[in-house]
Amino acid sequence: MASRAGRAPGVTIGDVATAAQVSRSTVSRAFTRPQLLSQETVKHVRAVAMRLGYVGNQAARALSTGRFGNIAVVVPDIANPFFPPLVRSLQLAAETADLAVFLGDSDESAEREAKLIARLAPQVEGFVLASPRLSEKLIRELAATRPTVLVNRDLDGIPRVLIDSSGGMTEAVLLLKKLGHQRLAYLAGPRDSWSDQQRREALTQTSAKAGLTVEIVEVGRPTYAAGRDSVSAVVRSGATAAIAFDDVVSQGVLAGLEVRGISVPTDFSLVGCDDTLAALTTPALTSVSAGAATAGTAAAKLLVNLLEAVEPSADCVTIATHLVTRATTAAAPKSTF
Amino acid sequence: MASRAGRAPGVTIGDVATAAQVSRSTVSRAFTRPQLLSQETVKHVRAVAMRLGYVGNQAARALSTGRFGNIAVVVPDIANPFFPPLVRSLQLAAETADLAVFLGDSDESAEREAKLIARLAPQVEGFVLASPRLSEKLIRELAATRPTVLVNRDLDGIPRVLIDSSGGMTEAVLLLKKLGHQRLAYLAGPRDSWSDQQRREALTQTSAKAGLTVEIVEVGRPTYAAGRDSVSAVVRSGATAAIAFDDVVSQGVLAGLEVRGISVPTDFSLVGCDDTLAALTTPALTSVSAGAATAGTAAAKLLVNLLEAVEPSADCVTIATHLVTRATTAAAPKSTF
DNA sequence: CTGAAAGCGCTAACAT
DNA sequence: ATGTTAGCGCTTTCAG
Repeated sequence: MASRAGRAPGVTIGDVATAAQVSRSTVSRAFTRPQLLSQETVKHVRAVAMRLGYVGNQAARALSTGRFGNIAVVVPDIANPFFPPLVRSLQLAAETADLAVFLGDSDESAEREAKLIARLAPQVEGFVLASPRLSEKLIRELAATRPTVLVNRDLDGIPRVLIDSSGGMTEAVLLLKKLGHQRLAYLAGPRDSWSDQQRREALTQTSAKAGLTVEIVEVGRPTYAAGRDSVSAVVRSGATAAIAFDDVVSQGVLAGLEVRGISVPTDFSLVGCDDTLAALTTPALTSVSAGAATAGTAAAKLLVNLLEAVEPSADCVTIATHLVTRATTAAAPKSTF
Repeated sequence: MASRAGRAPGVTIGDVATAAQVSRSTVSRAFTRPQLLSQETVKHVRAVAMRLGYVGNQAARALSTGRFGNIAVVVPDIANPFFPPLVRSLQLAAETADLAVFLGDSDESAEREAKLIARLAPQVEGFVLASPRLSEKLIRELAATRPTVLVNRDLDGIPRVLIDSSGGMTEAVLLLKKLGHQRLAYLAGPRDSWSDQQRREALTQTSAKAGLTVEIVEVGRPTYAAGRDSVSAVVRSGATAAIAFDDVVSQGVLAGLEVRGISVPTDFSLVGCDDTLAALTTPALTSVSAGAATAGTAAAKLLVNLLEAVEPSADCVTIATHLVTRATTAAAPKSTF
């Protein structure tokens, strides 16, 4: 009741109303719909509110309006360098729309993702799910309840931003072919990752068309260590060039190759994806660009539209990729090792 | 009123009460204070709630109790690789205490940091400020209002977790001396960064004691480009080894050195800080470990204590660092270039 | 052990 | 243009 412990200290709308000699509704309106009030009243109320240090109580507002002013972004692993720029630009864009953002890290687990979403759902207006590991069914259920935008997951009818790696992938394969490589390895990412499926497909199709052989090496969770440890399989395959699911794996491969005395790009060509680490590294990695930041902004815009607009806006934004050629690709060695 | 638009759909406590044939208070108690109820009732109510998919409405709870179940972590730049592991472990730990976490990215600006905090304050129970750029005054004001934990900022009386780089720094200097270097360069970070001040001090003191000269090169915002562009100054200084404010800068330096044909570690030794990229890179960087993840967990614990405990707990947690020697340090070249 | 009822701070119909 | 009033969904005293 009135005297409950733990209540955050704060000036209420009632205090302001009393001090300003107006009703509480007037104070409320002075902030939410000033058009309904006379200029004077608005100015007066606001001045008093300011003097008292009044800050609206979000919880109460939310309870009354059903709008929270919060959104949530959930990612499988914020420590994966692909996501920070995404989250960053998303939060910046959200700020413009005066939305605060919750961050959820699902630790690559569909189950934990579901829990996070359930926990967050009652206090957010919408979700951005980046590379969700959740089942299609669950995602659709969520999207039916709350405005939801997907990143790198292609579910028809649900607003989504897709980074289309096929452009960059195709360029990569073509470049490798031109350099004289004939046998490629692909260090594949997690099975339930849409990005991986897409990359796999673009890669195999282009290779087939170009008459190249491609060996698929499963690395599982895309980590540095996994990449490094996959090198033996790559070498065994007889490939002279490799494309990795992402730059982290690519770095691992670089390390594994070096240990074996195989030098890049002299003996072996290497291409990464996402361009997250690629430019920050010596030697600089050839990589397929990804524009995670662009995706973040796009996702935020999509969600804001979803929240504000009556009309559903564009429901799928595609971001193209291209190959960024740097130090790790060169002509195929004359012979295999 | 009842039929307001935009209200989020959801099962309320009333629905559960009706379905379970008990009062709303009972449902409430079944979740918040089950000791007060009979085992059976609790089980029954919970089962019904689960079946209906009931999730407590945080806003309403908050309104009633003054507790939000949310905390906020604000960082200067989530894209800086130091922070993701910190945020990640923090969010994991928060989850254990059933706290949801807001993420704020201040973009290295004290002003934006203040705005974020003001925006978030009315709906969080506490803050974790990681490497805050805010003035001491403002931080103290905040800490007086809301439980606040600092990371890498040393303000007496405010709970904080400090990563003490001096250990690793000292080791680095000593190693470089042992390798025969006599003139070091320090690529310094942002002035208002506590970490930088601390590193600067440890470095200059140890160097003085060890009889080494150290040239300080200001790089400003710690980025790859800034590091690369600082190389000319480093070379001019006549140093044969450099310690960089962090690994990102260190990578930049590596690139700049390479461009000039100076090879690491043959001609030049290089040490980074934070060990964020260092292990993921070829060549692997010697770096001062930082344990951002540990810091995140510690900060979360500190904050949870602050929220729950009556007694203030330990108010400062220090995390030690050490040098991780990898490929980029070696004996000093015979002569300067 | 359980129910009834008041009220958290705010907004939005409905008056005036 | 402003005041009155009825809740939003939940917790918690107070009765029983």
